[in-house]
Amino acid sequence: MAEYKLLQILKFEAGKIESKGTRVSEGGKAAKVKKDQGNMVRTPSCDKSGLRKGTWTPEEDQKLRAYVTKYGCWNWRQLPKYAGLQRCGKSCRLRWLNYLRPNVKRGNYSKEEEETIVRLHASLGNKWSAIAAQLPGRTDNEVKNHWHTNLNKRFKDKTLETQADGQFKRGTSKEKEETKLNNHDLQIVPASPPLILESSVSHSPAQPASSDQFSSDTKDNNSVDSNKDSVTDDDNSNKALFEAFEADSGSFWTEPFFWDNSNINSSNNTLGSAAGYEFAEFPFLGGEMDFYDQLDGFFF
DNA sequence: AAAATCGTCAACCGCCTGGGT
DNA sequence: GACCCAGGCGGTTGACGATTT
Repeated sequence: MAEYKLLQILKFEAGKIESKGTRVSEGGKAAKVKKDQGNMVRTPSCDKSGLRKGTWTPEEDQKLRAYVTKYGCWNWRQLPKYAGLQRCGKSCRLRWLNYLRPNVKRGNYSKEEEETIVRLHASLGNKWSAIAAQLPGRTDNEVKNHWHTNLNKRFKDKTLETQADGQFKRGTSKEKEETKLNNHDLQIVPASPPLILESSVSHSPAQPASSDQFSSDTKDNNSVDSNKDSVTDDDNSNKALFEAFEADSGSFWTEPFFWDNSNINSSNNTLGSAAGYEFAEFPFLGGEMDFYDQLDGFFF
């Protein structure tokens, strides 16, 4: 339905605009977040230890973004304490990786992306992180969701050997039927390499077992997007920031303090203070200081 | 108009792995 | 080798909007 697609696009664009600070939501989640701000959260709002659960508020997003931007993710479990968040570390990590970090691509999947997902899923199975690693800007969670909500259904049906682009997400029954009949663009490409599952290969979390098996020039994973050449996201505002995050030799996600001082000083001045949050002292170091100068000696 | 059902996706949970001691 | 901890991954849940009945 054209109207529905338009609505989705508008929602997505609105979200992108908001993402400069905080992307509240897309696909009808805005209302939910608004409710959250009024103390209505998804399931229990706090666990036994007083940690918040459920949907993140814009304020929490701001705090997390500002803190990680300024200090990096030196330790996810300790991070919330210093960032002033009533969240568990896992929740922070997930929120950052799936939502807040620069270069996260949201919205509709291109035909190429869907083909990649289908092809890799045929060869790798549910190795969402490995699949996501081949899709710059996409997260494993998002790929997984997209598979379950769109691609899986489309390709499950044997009458749908070939399918069209995945832009259309919802429509009337009639439109869905039309979509079925008209979809001919996507094709399942059988896996050429033999399926090698994770269970058969020991691997480091930073190096998914599958990555060196399905692609010789892929050496990265979902959490570290070091395959810079493949980054084609046209969200330039995010890209610029993302590039600041990417070091020539290191990984932001696994080596928290790789920035050179010039990058750091500028981001330190603009991002941290602009967010307007005062963080607890960084645990390794004492209070106000030329933080990053010390890091060079500390970590390298 | 209201209720029922469906589709979407952010977030949680539990398990696994690797590194350090 | 055993234990602990942190990070990572995949499965699942559940709230909400959209659509259908």
